[in-house]
Amino acid sequence: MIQKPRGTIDILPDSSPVWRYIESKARETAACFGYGEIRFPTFEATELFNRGVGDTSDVVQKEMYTFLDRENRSFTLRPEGTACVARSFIENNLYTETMPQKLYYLVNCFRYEKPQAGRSREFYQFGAELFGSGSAMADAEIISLARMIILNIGITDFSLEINSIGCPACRPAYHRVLKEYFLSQKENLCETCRGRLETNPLRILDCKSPVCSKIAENAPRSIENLCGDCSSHFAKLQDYLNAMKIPFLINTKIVRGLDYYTKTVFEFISENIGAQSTLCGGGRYDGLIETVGGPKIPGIGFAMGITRLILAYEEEQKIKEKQNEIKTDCPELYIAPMGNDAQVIALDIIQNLRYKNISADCDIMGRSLKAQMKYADKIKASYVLILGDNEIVTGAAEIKNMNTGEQTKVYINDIENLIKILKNIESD
RNA sequence: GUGGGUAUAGCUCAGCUGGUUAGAGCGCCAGGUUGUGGCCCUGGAGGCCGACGGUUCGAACCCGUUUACUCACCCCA
Repeated sequence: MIQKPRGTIDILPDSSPVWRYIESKARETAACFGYGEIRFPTFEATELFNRGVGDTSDVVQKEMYTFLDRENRSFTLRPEGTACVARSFIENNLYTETMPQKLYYLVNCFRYEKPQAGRSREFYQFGAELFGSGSAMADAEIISLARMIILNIGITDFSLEINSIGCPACRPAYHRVLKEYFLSQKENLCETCRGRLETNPLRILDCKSPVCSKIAENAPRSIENLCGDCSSHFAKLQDYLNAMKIPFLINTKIVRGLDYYTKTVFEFISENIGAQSTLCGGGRYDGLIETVGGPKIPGIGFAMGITRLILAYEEEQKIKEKQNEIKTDCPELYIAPMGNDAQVIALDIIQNLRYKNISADCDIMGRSLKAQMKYADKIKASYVLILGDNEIVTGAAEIKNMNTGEQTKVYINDIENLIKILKNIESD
């Protein structure tokens, strides 16, 4: 048997309604905030991610699906969306349009990782990007959008953590201070962290090993080593969030793994979805557009993992013992024909209903009436119309309401009346 | 890339210290008389016990290897 690749999923009709639900809530909310949808290629030049996401990031170093095409050009399946949007933003000259530019996307992404709860090799994310404003108001808006999406979905058990990791002006100095501190404790650090001393000391702050995290507790904090600009930006953001009554915590350990982040970084976290607890991650990237070959334009955005949102949503429904109100696709009418003549008439009726965009179905298995009733019940048809020889002779048939069990007579030629019954409209 | 757990019917799982025709519940299909679903009853289909190799008279069960799934680390959404 040929199996699907590791870390990918099939979404079957049973579960696709919850996907559509989550996706449509995200789309609606983004539209409400004035964001327009952008779509872009599934693969891009590898160079885009090397420069945009950053050579030193784990994503680029060991997680990309990179391949050569027939002309030996190197392409990569997108591991994230922001670099792609940045490329499209530049290539389509969106920077010549009025600012800000507000975009959202809903795409699948690919990273070569070992799958676990809340993480797969092909995953789906919803993201939003706001270009053109360096103001902390933009930060507040994008955070507010992310939060509103999560709330609109119906997830309430989550928290927002924010941090500032500085800008090219103040980060080098902070890195030096940080490195000095960790150097003094070098012998106690774990093996990987000793390596990080040289490559990226920021990462040590995020280390989960008990020893390292204890050492990290007393490490100099980025927010205490910000330049004047970054510092006031961070203060303003907090003012705006407070004004919007958006609760948050400052977590000085948030270090995003994508190299393009500057100043504000944030995460929305859920405790209900396993170890991969980040529902949404994002931050400001004032240098990104320039890095990938565009003009100097600031930006901020976030991405949220669809499967993690689904996990959090379903977990919360379970905890609160709520019946979720997501509609499944079931037919309004099922016709149970008996005999050849009835089948022909049944086909005609469902065809007419379908022309009017009313979901209708009939037996194509040649089953007995009883089996057809069972089937109609299983697919949750709202009504069943029974058609046999008697009905063809008299032109009148019984239509059964499957919820109440009630049966009424209808004329099989009177489609309009049939529709009225299906739609629960009083007929005169 | 590193570590832990698990692999028996479509699904959830039994299978006693290795002993011959491998089980249950759910699901699926068909019936319970003459044209009516949900409950109940009866019957049926469906498994080389993840794969390969070894020990043994004999392996779903013991040993080795491998693959997949899963959880965690790393990292991230």
